[in-house]
Amino acid sequence: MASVVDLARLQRELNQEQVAAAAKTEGPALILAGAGSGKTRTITYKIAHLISAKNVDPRRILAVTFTNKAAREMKTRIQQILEGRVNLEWMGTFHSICVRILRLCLANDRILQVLGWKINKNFSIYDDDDQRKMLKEIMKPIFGDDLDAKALKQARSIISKYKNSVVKEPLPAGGYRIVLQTPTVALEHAAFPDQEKMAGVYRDYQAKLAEANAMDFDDLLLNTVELLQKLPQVAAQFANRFLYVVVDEYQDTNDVQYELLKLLIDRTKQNVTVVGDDDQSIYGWRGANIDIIRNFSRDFDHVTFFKLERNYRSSANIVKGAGSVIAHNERPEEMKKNVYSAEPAGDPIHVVNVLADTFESEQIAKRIFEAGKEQYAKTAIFYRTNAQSRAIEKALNDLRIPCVIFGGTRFWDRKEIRDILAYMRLLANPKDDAAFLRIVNTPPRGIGNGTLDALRLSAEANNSSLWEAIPTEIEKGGRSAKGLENFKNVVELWLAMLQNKEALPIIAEHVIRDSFYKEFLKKEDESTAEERERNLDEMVNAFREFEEENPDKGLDEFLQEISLLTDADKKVESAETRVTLMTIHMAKGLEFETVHIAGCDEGIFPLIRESSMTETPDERKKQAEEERRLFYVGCTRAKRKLYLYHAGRRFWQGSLRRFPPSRFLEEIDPMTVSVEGKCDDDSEQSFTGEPWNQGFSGFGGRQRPGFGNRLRPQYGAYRGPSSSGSSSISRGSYGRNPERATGLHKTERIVYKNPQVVEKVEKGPRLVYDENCDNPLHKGVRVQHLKFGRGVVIGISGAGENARVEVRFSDGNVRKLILKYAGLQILD
DNA sequence: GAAACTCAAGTTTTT
DNA sequence: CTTGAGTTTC
Repeated sequence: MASVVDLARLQRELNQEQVAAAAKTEGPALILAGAGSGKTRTITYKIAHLISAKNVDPRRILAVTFTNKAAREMKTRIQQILEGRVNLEWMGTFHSICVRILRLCLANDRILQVLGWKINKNFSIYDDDDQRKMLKEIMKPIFGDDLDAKALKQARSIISKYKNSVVKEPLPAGGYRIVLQTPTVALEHAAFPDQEKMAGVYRDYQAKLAEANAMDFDDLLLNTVELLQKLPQVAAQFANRFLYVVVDEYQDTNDVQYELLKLLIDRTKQNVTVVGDDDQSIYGWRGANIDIIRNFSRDFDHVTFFKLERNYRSSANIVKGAGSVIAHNERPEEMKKNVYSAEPAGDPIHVVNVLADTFESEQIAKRIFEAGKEQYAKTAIFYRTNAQSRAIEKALNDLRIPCVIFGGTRFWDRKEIRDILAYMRLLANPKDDAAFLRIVNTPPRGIGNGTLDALRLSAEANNSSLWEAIPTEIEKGGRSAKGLENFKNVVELWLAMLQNKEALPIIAEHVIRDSFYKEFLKKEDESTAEERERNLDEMVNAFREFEEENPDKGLDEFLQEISLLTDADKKVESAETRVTLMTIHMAKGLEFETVHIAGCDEGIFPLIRESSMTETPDERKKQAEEERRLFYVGCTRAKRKLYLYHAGRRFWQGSLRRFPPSRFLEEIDPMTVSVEGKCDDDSEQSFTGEPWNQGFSGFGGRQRPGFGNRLRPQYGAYRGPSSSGSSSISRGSYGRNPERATGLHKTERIVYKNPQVVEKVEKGPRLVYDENCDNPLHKGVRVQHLKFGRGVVIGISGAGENARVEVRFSDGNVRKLILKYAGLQILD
């Protein structure tokens, strides 16, 4: 390797505290890293140091990150440091690591036998949507008419709570043991009839998942822990394999993840490094337990404690101001950090008070506009809830400021994509009832509710899945027998293709064609059909890329992998000059020159929900502290300029309401703040009397809407039709102003896009595939591939659309490509 | 019995 | 705008 990452190099490239943390390899270590203190830098160097100076096999390092994106970034950075390829196969999110462990274990018959699970390695991963539908079916008979959206939501959150936390059971011999909340445990612990009812729903839900050979997100962790607990020798094998364990964002670990770590960390070596900042723990609502990081030094022997306190990101005022807010949280003494900046004080933190939300958006847009185009890409606007983005987007549009809104519909969440994926899911796992229900009559093929009810009954009676119930239903004859028969035949055709190991993109294409899905799209809505078809093409393309990159992986693995991709994983760097809009949760880990935080109103940020009335004071306090941490996270994203907005009145949940300023604004050290504007005057006069809120009435000469003519919030008013590729350009209804819709200020609504799908294959001359012609390739021909570069053909198999070529590329890898999709160019 | 239609309701944060 | 429930039409 070109350059060894020895102590000398660490000392050259890191500060003193960072060097100490990175060079400490053996034994448990806690790196408490303040915001902007070079946390990622420290752990990437630490891992690079292990690999390069200590000769640790990278495959024996377990590195857990919070998002796939973080994992990817870390891998890239480590490769840069080491100037070479590194196979960090165990670097990923908790969820992806669990999928990996589960797949490895469930492929083993002996393990399956011991476990006695119904689930095999082809399991489907149910997302929120599938989960909701399952729960609905379960709850319908139990709740009857009481089953509404609220009850459903409540059930989901209770079940998630069961799955994300553990309970302590006292042992007869004294002490206690920690148990996962399986349905059995939940039922045992249920103290009230209501709890018993929910625990019953939980039990039925789990049974149904098992029946469908499916897991939800939480199950991925829960089942892994259960598996490892039941099979200590398997757990020991893993713990043995992982010489070093690194956990990023440790403050966001939940109980179950913590149990998992305990199983995967070798008890005698205890080579575990956790990195985090309890002041940035913002996922409590998802089960993250802040006490886990706070108790770390009690969980392991002789923990070394490192604090990274120098902030390299922001100017001093921002660091100081943010620090003064977070100081209001109660924290254990040993956790307290003195985060400081060696930079000049810089701009004060700007607190901007306005009378109403419309002015808030205008002010934000105006300030961004005045800062100039060059700053757009370095500027972000954060808000507490996604609903707030719309007004801001509109104001930006008015000033022709281009923006990117994170948090739209993910690529994989689009209806057409999910439909075809449901077909594919059914192929990978015929027990997947959720997938079955989704597509059995999409496009419509004469299988309606009556038939489905009959199918359900029959499936119930035979303890089978819906798909398996089809033959008996056909035998009964009846009106829909024909429709069912057709459906069965076509699915079996695809299943046969899968069995024959046909290429995934080819199967996907057949599914789309044979189901007449594109025709269905046209029939449904002519105007969006083309775009949605392109989305489908994009998906086929993703299948192709997956197969090329992972020639030995199957459909089930592809489906499992894409289930774990999320919004946060999409690439953030925008080559164009666009302002970034996102929730503060999404902003974690990012930084911007200028940050505007909208809605610093008491009730919105901190967010106070209606349901919080029923909570205990202790719970409320915890929530308030988490909101404060969220505020801290938001503020510390800013490098040079930070604007905080408060509006005295705003439309919120359908009506105009008054809001006092956020408590956080009052908590900021006044020495670091400059305040502008007013928010608490409701006389009409001051409404237009202040120069600062005159806003941009002169801009375009448009009348500023007053409260009187503001309508209900218009949901989806700016959600344009979906487009293909990585983004969709919003060109939704802009009211009566058609010129706006075609203006220069298109909003890019970023949707998730597999980063591997960035290039279009159509570029450049392409080896035309023709069913009627013979394959122009033969062994020894030199070819060029867009991604893999140059290579030599070493084998050809199949014909027509199934023709495949085997190519040895210059990177040494041999890949089997499908000729139809490979886009190869002949060089000779 | 199924498809096409109408109408009301829905948004905290996400692996 | 999207989704789901309910109603009408064939």
